[in-house]
Amino acid sequence: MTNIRDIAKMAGVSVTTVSRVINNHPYVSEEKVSAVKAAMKKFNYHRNINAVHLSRGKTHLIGVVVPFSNHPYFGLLIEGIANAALDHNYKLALIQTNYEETKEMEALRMLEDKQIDSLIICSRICAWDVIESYRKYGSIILCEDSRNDKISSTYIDHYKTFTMALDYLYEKGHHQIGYTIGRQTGANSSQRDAAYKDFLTRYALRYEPNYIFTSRFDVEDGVNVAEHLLDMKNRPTALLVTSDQVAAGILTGCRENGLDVPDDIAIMSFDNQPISKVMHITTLEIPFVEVGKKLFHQAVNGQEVSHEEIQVRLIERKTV
Amino acid sequence: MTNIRDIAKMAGVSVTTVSRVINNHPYVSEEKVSAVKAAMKKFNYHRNINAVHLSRGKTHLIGVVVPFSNHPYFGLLIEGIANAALDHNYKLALIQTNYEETKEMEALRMLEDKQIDSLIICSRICAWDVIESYRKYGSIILCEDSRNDKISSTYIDHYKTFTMALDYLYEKGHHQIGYTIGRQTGANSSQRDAAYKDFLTRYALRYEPNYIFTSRFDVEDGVNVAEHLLDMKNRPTALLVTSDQVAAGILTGCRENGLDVPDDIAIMSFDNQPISKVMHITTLEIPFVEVGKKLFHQAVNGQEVSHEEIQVRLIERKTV
DNA sequence: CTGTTAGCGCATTCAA
DNA sequence: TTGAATGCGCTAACAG
Repeated sequence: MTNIRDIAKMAGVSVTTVSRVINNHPYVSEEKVSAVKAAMKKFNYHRNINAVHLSRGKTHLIGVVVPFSNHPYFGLLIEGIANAALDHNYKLALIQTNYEETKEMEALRMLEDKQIDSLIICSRICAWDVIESYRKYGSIILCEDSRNDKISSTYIDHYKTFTMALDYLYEKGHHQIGYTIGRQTGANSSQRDAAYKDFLTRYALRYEPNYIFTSRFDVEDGVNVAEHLLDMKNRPTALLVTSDQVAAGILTGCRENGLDVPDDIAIMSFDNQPISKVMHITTLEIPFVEVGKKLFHQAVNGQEVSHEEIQVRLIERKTV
Repeated sequence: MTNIRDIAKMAGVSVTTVSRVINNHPYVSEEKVSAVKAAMKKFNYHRNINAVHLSRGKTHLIGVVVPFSNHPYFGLLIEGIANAALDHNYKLALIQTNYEETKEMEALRMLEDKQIDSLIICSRICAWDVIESYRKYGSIILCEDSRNDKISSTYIDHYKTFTMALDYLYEKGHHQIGYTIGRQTGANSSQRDAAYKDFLTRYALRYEPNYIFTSRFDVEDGVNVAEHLLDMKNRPTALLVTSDQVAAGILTGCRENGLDVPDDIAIMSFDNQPISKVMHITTLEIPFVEVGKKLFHQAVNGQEVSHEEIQVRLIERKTV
């Protein structure tokens, strides 16, 4: 491995000068620049990034925490961040937690160890104060509504969005509305649950515990919901579904069992993934590319705390 | 930032001793160990990983190259690798190329710069010899059949698999078989195409160019295939589809347009993702977790070249 | 069992 | 414009 010193020697200059041309500093004479460049080319020189990192105290690596990578929601988020990162010559360190808190702690520790410059947490498990205590090591960005806190975020106002969706369904004549969700803990879920309960109160509707389906992540979970629906004596007339995948499953399950959508049950979902278009599912579009881009920029800008709200757009199709 | 020297001083020992306890080396007296640990705790010491990397010349970072992250095939691959990596305390650097060769080159360069220890390329664009010329900087693992080459791989024998699938369809009475594929360049695609052509030759079947649908990645592409099918005068009776997503789209499209599956057209797909189960699509299961695990271990073991073949399993459902 | 010392490869004062 | 010298924080060979 030829290093900067070798190049300096070969080019007949000092290491400083080599460093200067590597980093495009001014005040280097033409001749030296070309001498150095020639030597670098001749020896196929490449600087050791780790040495640079150590010396500079920065890595240009951004950690991204997700529970899993194969879920469309997180896949898209990763995609968005990855695109922004690559454009700006940053690298991504993917940290998959499977929703284990220890893994998330590891990510935090990577920040502390200076292995990454900043951390984007797409789905948080750790407590607020834990995360906050790590902020001094680098910027931490969350993907949940943290307007009231000192941690930056790019978020969707799930309370507002859920309320809007519920009102929409109500106006379409639905008074028995249920919803499905993934993780039932977590900030986003709480917001949604609050919106749901407030909605019921506002219209003096009864709270039916079995109208809420938790732990629904995938198509199969959706089919399962459809099967549940069949057995219910007092079925909801509409369902708010927090993922197109699940919605696709519900739709498929309903069709197989003779439940008509939207006549027997209306479905409104989230994400606007290709599957929802193909199956004509009414959905709320989340602009993932934009989300990813904002998350990235917040991560890079570092210092100041900022909160970016993302707007969701209703896409009317045929399931409501 | 307290460093190893501070700790040594506080604990009244040498830096070496501190380094030893950090790395769990033997031959350190109980008392010194606890003295050091106390000091580390007291000052909330954390070693600077970059310094470790520089000193050791290794990063414990594995690069993973994918064209996109949100596609189930790559998502699952990432998932599998990420799980194996986290179990072994390795980190992943995700490099998303969008199928741009320059991005893949960047990944190769990261290897050269020692920013990553090894590289897993899930879908290759660069030429063989280019990749091979980077092998000296660290192990490079491919996700395609490279048995004849000096680069390690975990692969599916797509020639064999495609042949098997085609034979299966033939035995079920299908003599007009088409197929859909994603990228039409690339090693895996060539293998499949070769298998397809040999199959036709073997049974003296005519080659119909319009039985082959390229650039099909997603559900929407599948719907599009279904629409094409409608217009064909001489429709194939069966389709081999290289992704469950596309198959789901085709199935949906066919149903909407009154084409019966499997009576009018049989569908056999790849992956065995949840969507295929839900829609009862006959498919060829790829054990992604296993693939990810093998890729990871090859990446870590480094030195010697190895080739791991992955077996695919036929799952009979209702679309053939 | 323990400590001294010499790197690892580069960036960056500081002085010239 | 240039270069000598110092430091980033840690590991490991070597000596004791």
